[in-house]
Parts: sequence; structure tokens; C-alpha cells
Amino acid sequence: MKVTLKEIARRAGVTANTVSRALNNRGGISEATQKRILQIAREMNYIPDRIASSLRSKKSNLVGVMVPDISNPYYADIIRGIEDGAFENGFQILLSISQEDQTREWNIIDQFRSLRVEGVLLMPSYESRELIQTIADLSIPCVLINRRYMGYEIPFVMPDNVNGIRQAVSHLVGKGHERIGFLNGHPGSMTSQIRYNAFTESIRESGLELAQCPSVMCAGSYASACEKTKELIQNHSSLTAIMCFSDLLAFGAYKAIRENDLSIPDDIAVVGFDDIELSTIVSPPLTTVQIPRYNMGRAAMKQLLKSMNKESSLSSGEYMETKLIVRNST
Amino acid sequence: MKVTLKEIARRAGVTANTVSRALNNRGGISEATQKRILQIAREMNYIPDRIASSLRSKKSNLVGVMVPDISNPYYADIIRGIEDGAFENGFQILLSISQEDQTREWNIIDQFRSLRVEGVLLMPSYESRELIQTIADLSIPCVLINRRYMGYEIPFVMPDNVNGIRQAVSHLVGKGHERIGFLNGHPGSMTSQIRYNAFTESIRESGLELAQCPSVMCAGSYASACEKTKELIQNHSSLTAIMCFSDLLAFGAYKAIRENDLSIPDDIAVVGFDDIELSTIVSPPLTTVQIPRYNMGRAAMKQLLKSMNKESSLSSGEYMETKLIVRNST
DNA sequence: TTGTATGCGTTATCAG
DNA sequence: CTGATAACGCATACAA
Repeated sequence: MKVTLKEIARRAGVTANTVSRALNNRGGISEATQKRILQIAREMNYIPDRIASSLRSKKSNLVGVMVPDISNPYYADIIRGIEDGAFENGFQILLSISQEDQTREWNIIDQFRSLRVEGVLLMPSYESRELIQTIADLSIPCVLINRRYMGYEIPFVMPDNVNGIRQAVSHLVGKGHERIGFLNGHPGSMTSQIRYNAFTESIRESGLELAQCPSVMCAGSYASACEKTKELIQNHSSLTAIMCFSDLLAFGAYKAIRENDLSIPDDIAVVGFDDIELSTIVSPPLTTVQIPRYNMGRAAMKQLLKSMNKESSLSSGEYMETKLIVRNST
Repeated sequence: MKVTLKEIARRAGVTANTVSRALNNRGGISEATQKRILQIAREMNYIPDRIASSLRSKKSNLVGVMVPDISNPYYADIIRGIEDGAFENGFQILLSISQEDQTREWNIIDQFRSLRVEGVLLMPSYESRELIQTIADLSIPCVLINRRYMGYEIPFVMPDNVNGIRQAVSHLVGKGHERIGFLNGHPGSMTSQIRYNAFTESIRESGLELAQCPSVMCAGSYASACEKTKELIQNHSSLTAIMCFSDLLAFGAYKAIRENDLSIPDDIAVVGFDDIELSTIVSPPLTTVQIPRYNMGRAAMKQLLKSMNKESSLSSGEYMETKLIVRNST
């Protein structure tokens, strides 16, 4: 049978109310009785019923986390950061996978609301403005990760893409490269645009000729990266380096370069973005821009807690510093 | 303000009860009123309060899923299967990451109980017998994934490791290999034992001499695999093939083989286990034993639903069929 | 077909 | 310091 406050109260010869105060350490109780009650609760293997507790107190201690794809180690690390942050603050996360599917996203938000989450951490898909608008209208505390939406006063945490690209380009330029290609990601993604702009800007800053630094977009998959890289190097045989939107795409580039009987880094140097574990495993190990994923998760949770406590009514954004990791592909 | 049944009832000129029946399509109501109520509910943007509903109905529609590590794409696919299965049956999953940490595991179980999950899907760490015992004692419907515990009547879903290894060994033998090494995983893991036994058994079945087929264990990481493979090929220079516990370890073996200036597959063939995405990306693409991860997740969910409906009081186990994927490493 | 009364397990607000 | 009482939002049983 289920152990309830009432049961414990009966055994302890007090009322449920007193037991509740003892267990929640809410004071207004003598140390002796509290100790006795705690003892009895332990003996009876009591587990508080958070369903009931939430209903009455209107505090669920739940935070909703919506992530597009769990297979991607990129998100996995962020989630770990979020979880640790939540745990330390007595919150539990409700993790839901949207698979970049808008219908699913709406479902997930409804479920979050239905379970009375106290806040949400979102990594929304490309076009989720309406969703974000709804969240805002409902005034559910919210922090965006990886993306920001201009025109909305919603806090966000994302990598400093611009500086990351700049670090990579500077490195290549420092190595003497003057003809650098850019293998970009999915056309619809905001991040693609940001990184592309950062790339052209960095090229300009370095005094290189943009005309010598062509770029292509690919669908975002390994296979598409390989295909597009082939086009890139066949159309621009003078390229000596390729900057990639992500590590995964860099691996596609690896394949393309190899299949053209060129070598890395001697014929073409390659730089990735993300620093996933795999980057140390491939050969040659990939030079890449590291994103502090775990810390991004923690930072997001921290911001959310602030929002929830209404500490800052002003929306605040945070750009996380990237770091260039030099390995043997450059 | 929060929209409740009562609010809707007031607007519709009925009682909360009637609204409840309308929304839950529970019958005993005229089509006209139901329609009207649904309409009003939609207009008011009503979201059912599952906290309250659970408390009263004693049905949370929640299933707890405990997974050791979310970074591992192996688990990610299983989780997708679970989620899809849950979704189709009106359940939501509560996903928690144990990080193979026992304390955390206990915490997670307590949280599951606290939120009144109706069942749990567990991928427990090496030594969690006590935990499993507790679950059993509480008679919480439960299905284990990847592991089974002898002596407990708990349903499980796991890959057919024995046949998987057999498929791989047969393949190698068919290619003419007679000296096959086995790079095993973490010593404490049950799966390591199973696969090791399956390996020696397969070698015997194939008529090969076990003495020519040495095996080593490694800590389970990429680096440890590399190190142990070096030892293996240095101590047994006649080896022409290595069967690996997992794809990740196979990549460690790749590195070791390369650093010994040997080539894959000409000098040494390599077979992995799991078929993670990466296997197609490395070069040469890895021959490996595919585990139907997504379907394992679905199967586990299916079993759990059965347990929850008490359809089968008998514990049932399920071994999922593996499939050899031949690529260029053999 | 609909309404009324009751309780799920807990916490909040009083009063004692 | 402790107890009595009500309320959270919903679903169940029964009455009308």
C-alpha cells in the first residue's frame, strides 16, 4: 500500500499537517517531534507524492527541455549541463525530443503546460516564431539555446559564432593560406547565415580576396557535405583550405578530399566547428572550434532560474566563448 | 489566469463534470452539448491539468526511462524507439540520465515513484541488483533493456549478442582468417562476458584453434582500445583479424593498427559491433554487427505496456536479431 | 443525459 | 508548537 502523510501521522500520534512540516523542514515544530517523525517516515520508506504536492502548492519543480535531436552529441552535452544545473537547484527536467517537427513542438509545449512546468529551455527548429510568441504570451519563463529571435525579449544562450569563425580563419591565414573555401550548412538555418557572414567578414579583415574564397551550402548531412565539397574543389582547384560549418560536415569534406586523391593537410587543410569527440578519432585529428556545450547548458539553466525568480525582468542574452583546438588537419 | 473545467462549465452553462466527460470523450452526453463544450474549450485555449487529473485518477500516463549516458548514440536510438512507442500509446516519458552512478540511480527511481510513473524502462549499470530488487518488491511494471538479471522475473529486451558474434566470426572465417583476436570491453560488464563466451564458442564451432585466437579486455574507451590493441598485435604478430566488442573500440583498434604501419583490411581485418553512424564515416568503412536499436526501444515499450496491463504475469524476455553489415574493413 | 457530492495527498491558513 | 479545516483541479459513483 501507498505510504501517505496520514499514515505516518497516525503512527506518530500527530496530524498530517505536522508531518508535512517536519518532512519539509518548514519550522514551527519541536526538534524532538521532527526527529521522531523523520525516523518513522524513513522506516516506512515514505516517498512524497509530488503530484499531490504540486497540485496544492502550485510548484511542480519541473523544467521542460525541448531538444531537436538526441542522437547528436552536440545536444547531449548541453543536456548534461542543464541536468546538473537543474539537479543542484532541486529541479527535475522533462526532456522532450522535437525532431525538428513543428507539430511535435506544439505537442511538447502543451505537455509541458499540462504538467505545469515552471520554466522551459528551448532549442527550437528553424521557424518557430509562432511557438515562441505563444510562450511569451503565456509568460512562461523561457530561455532559448543556440538560437535567438530578433524582436522578442527572450533570454538566450548561444555560442559566439562570429568569434569562433574568426579564430579559425586567423589560424588558417597564419598558416599562409590565401584561398580558403567555406562549406556551409543547411540554407534555412540561422546559424548558417551567421557563420557565413562571419566568414566573409573574417576574410575581409585578414586582407584576403573574397573572390578567392568561395563558399557552398549543403543539406547538413555527411553525404551532402561530401558531395558539395567535391564540387567545391573541382570548381576551385586552387583552394588550399576549407573551413566547415561543423565537424560532421568536415568529415564529409575529408572523404571528398581523399576521393580526389588529395591529402590532408598537405594539399588541403580542414577546420571544423563544434569539437565533437569524434574529431580526435578521425585521421588526421581535426582542427576545430570548440563550443563549451556543457557550460552552455549550465548557463541556460542559470538564466532560467533567474527568469523564474523574476530577478531580471529584462531579457538578457549570453554569447559563450569558443576556443580553437589545433590538431593535425591544418 | 488559468482556464479550468469550472470556467468552461460556467460559460457553457453546465457543470464541471459534464465538461470533463465531454473533453475525455467518455460518453453519457449529448452530441450537441459535447460539441459546444469542445468548441468553448478550444476558444479558451484550455489545457488539461494533468497534475490534478493524475491525483484523482491515479493514472499519470508517465513512463520512467533511465539511461546511463545520453551522449552515446547507441542509447539515443533506443530512446527514439521508446518515445515513439510511448507517444502512440498516449504515454509520456520521463527521461533520466544515471551516468552509471548508483546514487543517481536511486535518486532517479525515487523521483519516478514520486511522480507516480506507471512503469519504468531501465538500462541499469553493472551492479544494480538491489535496485532491481526494490523495483520488483514495489511491483512497479518494469522492463530491462540491454541487460538481464538472472534469478529475477523481470522482462527484458536485449540484442542477440551470441548470434551477432557468430555472424561476425563466420564472416571472418569465410574470408579465410584463422587467427582472430578479440578486443573485449569493460571487464565488469555482463555484455563483455556474453560476447566473450560467444566468441570462444564461435571459434570452436568454426573448427579454429582457440589458442590462436587470443583476447584482451580494455576499459571501454577509445584510448584504452588503442592501447590494448597495440599489445595484442605486438604479442601476436600472426593475427590477421580483430573482432571488437563495439564500433568505438574498433576505431581504437584502427588507430593502433595504423600506428604499427599495418593496413586495414589487407594486414588486419576489423569487425565492430553496434553499427553506429560513424562506422560509415571512418575509412575504411567498418564491417560491423548491426543492432536494431530503434526497434529495441519500441519492443521494450511494447513489453512494458503488456506488463502494465497485466496481460502477461509471466516475465518474458526478447532477444533482438542482429545483422552483419559488410563494409571495407574486412 | 446531466448534476451533486466526495476524495485523491498535500499544503496553506487559521485558530488554539 | 500543534491541530482543524479548507482548497488545489479533476474524475468517480451515484442520484436525479
